[in-house]
Amino acid sequence: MYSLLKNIEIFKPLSNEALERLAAVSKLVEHQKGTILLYADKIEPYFYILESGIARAYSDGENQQITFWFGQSGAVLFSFNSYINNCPGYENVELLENSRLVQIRLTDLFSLYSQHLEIANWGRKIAEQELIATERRLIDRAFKGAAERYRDFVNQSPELIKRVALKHIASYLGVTQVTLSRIRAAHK
Amino acid sequence: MYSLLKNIEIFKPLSNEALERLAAVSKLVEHQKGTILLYADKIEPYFYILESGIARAYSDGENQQITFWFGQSGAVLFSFNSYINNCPGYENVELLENSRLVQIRLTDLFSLYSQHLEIANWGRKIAEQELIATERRLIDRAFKGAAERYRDFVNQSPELIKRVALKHIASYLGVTQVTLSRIRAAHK
DNA sequence: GGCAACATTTTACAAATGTTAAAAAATGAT
DNA sequence: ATCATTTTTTAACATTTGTAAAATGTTGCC
Repeated sequence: MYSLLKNIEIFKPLSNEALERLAAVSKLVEHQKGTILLYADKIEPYFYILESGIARAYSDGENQQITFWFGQSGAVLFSFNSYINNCPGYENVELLENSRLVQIRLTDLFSLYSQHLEIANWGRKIAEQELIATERRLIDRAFKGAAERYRDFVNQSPELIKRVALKHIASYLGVTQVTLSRIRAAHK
Repeated sequence: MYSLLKNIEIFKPLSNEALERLAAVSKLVEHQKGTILLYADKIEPYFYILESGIARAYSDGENQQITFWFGQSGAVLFSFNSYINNCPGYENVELLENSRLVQIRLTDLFSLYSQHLEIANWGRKIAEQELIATERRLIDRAFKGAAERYRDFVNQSPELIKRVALKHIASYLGVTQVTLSRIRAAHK
């Protein structure tokens, strides 16, 4: 387990000692494409790091699903409300490809946070990086039109464009699939 | 200083000992309405907690300012990119009223993070709470129309509606001021 | 291959929001 | 109180995006 974690980007800042502590509570799991890994309205007990594969987080609306997050290899993957507030959340997480994930029980992770200074700061940085990425998206929505957001997405996530259904990308970008289709047609 | 911090919500989870460590590097400052407390494109060396007053964070666009955050008494206030990445950021923070703030030098705060387990976890929770609030807003943009977002804002932040210019609230809600005006007219 | 299921694009029309400009209202300074 | 400045509202029109439904394209399975 230790040698697996060592090769995942997010664990690289950690000392060997901290990494061993995390490895001791980590487990490698595999799931198939289509698996719902986390359910909205449930308190989810696990924290995951995506080792290979692609995932999306989405919420169910009245007559639509909104995808608001994609994760690729190296991404951390958890139910925000379970992790942060120990409450059921609003997001489902679905694997879009067969995936391998590092699984850590939240209670184990929290226990390490409360014992281990370096791991606590590592957890702080995880939240901070997610925060800055989310804020960035909120601001982009204000300053950029849908066409520019699409172009940015293509440039920044070329893998996702190839491997993820456009209907998911449309809602991620904050437009309907029809609008995304129009944007793509205009760009040919 | 210690006795001031004790009465601010965000410090309440902390032990007396941790609070003293923070108090030792905290300073109370006052600034007038209109002060730009943090500038985009500068690495800002301070972290603030708003003791009294109101602040907004905004970015400058081509022919508009977009407000994307409001803080009231008890809010933490820092330049995301300075705090998280030690880089210049994209947000200006302006005080909308005369305000009193607790000021902590980032280097002091980071030093405490790297020494003090409880404070490191306190800092983790600050980032996590900001994260969940930001994600919530992104999702609300997808599921709720502008009129509903306005109604929610009125309910959740009655103080801000009274004390903040509508042009700032309009961009916070993701609409133009004209649209906000129409929404308000329809609600009479 | 051919069918079924699902994804994407296209079309026509409707609704929401943006833009610009001007009028009205509110605010602040003297 | 009055004037200048700023904020908010209103109006007319343009644009963008959404909705619904049909057409086309793609994928996987028997």
